[in-house]
Order: sequence, then structure tokens, then C-alpha cells
Amino acid sequence: MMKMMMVLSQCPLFQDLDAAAIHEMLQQVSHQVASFQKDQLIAVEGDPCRHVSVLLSGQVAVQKVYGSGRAVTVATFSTGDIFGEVMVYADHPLPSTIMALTQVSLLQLPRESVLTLCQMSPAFLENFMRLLSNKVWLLNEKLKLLSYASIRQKITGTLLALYQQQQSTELALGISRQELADRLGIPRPSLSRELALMKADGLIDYRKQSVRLLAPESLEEIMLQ
Amino acid sequence: MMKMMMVLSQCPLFQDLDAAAIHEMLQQVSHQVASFQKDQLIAVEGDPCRHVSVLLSGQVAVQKVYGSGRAVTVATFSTGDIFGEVMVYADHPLPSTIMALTQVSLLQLPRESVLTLCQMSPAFLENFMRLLSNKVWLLNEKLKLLSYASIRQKITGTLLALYQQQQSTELALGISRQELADRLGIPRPSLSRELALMKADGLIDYRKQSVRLLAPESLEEIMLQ
DNA sequence: AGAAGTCGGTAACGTACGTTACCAAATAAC
DNA sequence: GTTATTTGGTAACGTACGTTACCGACTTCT
Repeated sequence: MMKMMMVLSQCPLFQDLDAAAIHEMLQQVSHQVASFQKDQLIAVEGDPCRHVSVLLSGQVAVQKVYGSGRAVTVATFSTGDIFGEVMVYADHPLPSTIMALTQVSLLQLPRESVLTLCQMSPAFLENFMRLLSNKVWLLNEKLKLLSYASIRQKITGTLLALYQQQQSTELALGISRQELADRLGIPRPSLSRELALMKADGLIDYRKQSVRLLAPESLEEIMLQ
Repeated sequence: MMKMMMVLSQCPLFQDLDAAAIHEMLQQVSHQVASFQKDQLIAVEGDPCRHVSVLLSGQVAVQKVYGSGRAVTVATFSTGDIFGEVMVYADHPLPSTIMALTQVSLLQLPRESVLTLCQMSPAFLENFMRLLSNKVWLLNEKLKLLSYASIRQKITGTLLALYQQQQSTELALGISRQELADRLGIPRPSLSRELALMKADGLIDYRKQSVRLLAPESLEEIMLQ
């Protein structure tokens, strides 16, 4: 029990609420702490999502299970993580299966309880909103990067974002080539090659972790193609 | 005024609420109906997002404005559409600029008013949640498609989804090649070519808008690579 | 100082895929 | 019927990019 409050007060759903407040709120709505054995199914693809879950202990995997029974892990969650918060209010069934990777303990808040909590506590409401909104934002960012047509566009897009942010043509990257390549979803040699080509084209210059924009106008042009 | 209630009762934020209820709810929270001239800025990139807006009439554009002043339209909204519902609770400034494309009339609900409305009306709360959740779901779907490595994976992914859905190896597509290609984000000839190759490889057979899966096992294999 | 590990640049090679173009089949229009 | 129009297949071509491999520059350890 003490353990549970520790986890909850750390998790974004209950931030800015103290243990006493959380305890009291929970007492007023139906909820359950459920345990699952290793390899036990927590929720199955295609089912409707019935509750928001907070992982109190253990690890779970989000899996795509194919007809043949083969399963591919799409994501994993561990203590303090929340799941189901999106699908519980979306008009769609679960797109994947949730399985316990270890012995697992979950706080399960039924769909209706979450609504009640939102009505009860402005702080909880705001936390939930922020959770969803930030998720949308993050997905949008990823999507933007993926939808650039070429590697040059990906690079240019991020350079121009930094340009706007740092208000200078002398940009500090602050990350290694490998990290940058990972963010853009491309292999490192491809990144290096394109940087070299852009340098040859007179668009940029660089050494180590700093990049100088030589022709911001032309860079913007690239984003339009 | 009558006009405004017409629009609101149609929009997903106020669905399942009748005009009288909406009217009463709005009277209890601060809100404003704002007008903008054609080409006037409604909100500027980098600013914090202060309200959720419902477009009562006219059209607005979401634009990315570059340093040189050149603007690229990312999306447009028209009567009945909602915007700002994500950024108003996300921990980030506006990623783009909003501009009036025509004479525009907006219902602007300040951040706090929306919270109050959620507390007041369970139906409104649920509508808002559904709005955000469905957006996350949609983005996830797009992201899934985009993140497949090859065209063959994109095709296979959607075929297997249909397989699971229709529970038969004889799939009805229900859309034209062009539409399918658009959804996958690839040119139509590329789709045709890959379908032909997959047929040659003995994976599928097809004619017109129906596809038969000849080797579901092998198709699953493709998704793992 | 030498060994070992990390980090970035570069080259060679093959291929998946975008692009363009043209053609056949099916459907709609007259 | 004969044209248009849409819809889908196919071929030829160039290239952007993934893959692999190797090498030099820098750090860190002993």
C-alpha cells in the first residue's frame, strides 16, 4: 500500500497531488489492484479497452500476435508507466495484445472512474489532458520527421528548426552524429554523406558538433520541394 | 447566434448536447466570439496556445513561416472544425502560425473555460477526451504505415490487417489502386510493380479489387524483417 | 607510450523505388 | 455503335540511399 502511493505520486497522472489526496480520491471511485503471472495475458487485441492502468510493479509488453501465433513486441512498460489511457476513450478496439513479462501488479481504473476523477479533481483533469496532449504532440513530431521525402529534407528540417530556436546561423547540435542519425531514422554513414554533399553544394559548413548555415534561403527552398 | 448554435451542435465537442444545454453551459464560462479579416493572423508560431477554437464561419490556414517570410500551408480548416484543442494543454508553444484565409468568425474558449466545462458536463468531458484520443489513434495508424521499411512491408501489413479483420484468405479491398497507393504514401506504379512481384513470388494472387493470400505464413515472415 | 575503445569521414556496391511514359481493359458518355 | 474517361499493368531509366567495410582522429586506461 505504501509502495503503491509512492509509485502513484511519481506518475504523471497524479502529479501535483499528495499521497493523502490520492488516497482519498481513489476511495471514492471503483478501482482494483490486479496481479498477473509472468506470461499471462492482461488484455487481448480486438477487445475493447476497459480501463486505464498504472504499472505498480513488474514489466509488461505490448505485442502484435500473428495468426500463426508468432508475437512481435512493439513496446514494453515498467513500474510507473501508464497504459490504456488513449484507447479507453478512442472509438476503436485494442490494436495490440498486452502481456505480463514478469509478475505484475496493476492499478486498474475503469473508464467511468477516470471520468469521475476528472470531475472531482481539477488537477487530475489537467494531468490527464496534458498526458494525452503531449502524446499527440510527440507523435506529430515523429510524423513530421518521417514524412520528409529525402535525407536532405530531414537534415534541413532539423537545422532550420534549430536556426529558429537559436536565432543564429552558427548552430550548436549538442548531440553526436549517431544520435542525430537515430533521431532522423537513417544510418550514420548516410547522414555523413549527405552532410558532405550539402557542404559541397555550399549550403552549410561544419566541424564537430557545430554547423554553420551558409545559405538559409536555399535551405528553405529545399523544404518546399 | 442561431447560426452559432447550429454549428456547435454539429461539432464533435458538443455532440449529444442540445442547443439549450450548450447555450446554458457557455453562459457560465468566459468565452468570446472573435472576428478576423482575410489574411489576418489569428495566432503566431512560438506563442503559447491560449484557447480552443471552433470555426463558426470562414476558413483558416495552418502555416509554417520561414525566416525569409515565405509561408507553406500545412493544413486548412473550415466551418465546424476545431483547432487548438491539442496545443492548449501540451507543454509546448504553437508549432505553426494560424491565419485567416477569408473573413472568419471563431468561438474562442480559454484554457480555463474548457476545464470548467469538463467539470460541469460529463458529456462535454467525454467528448473532449474522445477528440484527443481519436487523434492519437489516427496518428498512430499513420505512423505505423510510414515506419514500414519497404513497400512490400507496407502492402503486407495492410493485407494482414484485412486478413485478421475479414477472417478469410480471400480479401475484398474495396478501394482502387490509386486510393490504396495514396494511403500507403507511394506512387501507384510502385504499388502495381510490387504486387506483381509478390504474385511472382507465390505470396498472393489478385484480380481487380480482390486479393487472395497464398502464403499467410510467409507474409508474416516479411513483417519481421 | 602503447593498447583499446569511441566517433566521424569516406568509398564501393547493389538495389529498391520514384519518375515518366505508353498501352490495354473497363466503364461511362454521346 | 463510337468516342471519351477512368483504372490498372508494365517497361525503361536514373538515383537516392542502405549496407559493409576500412581508416584516421581523439579519448581513456594501464
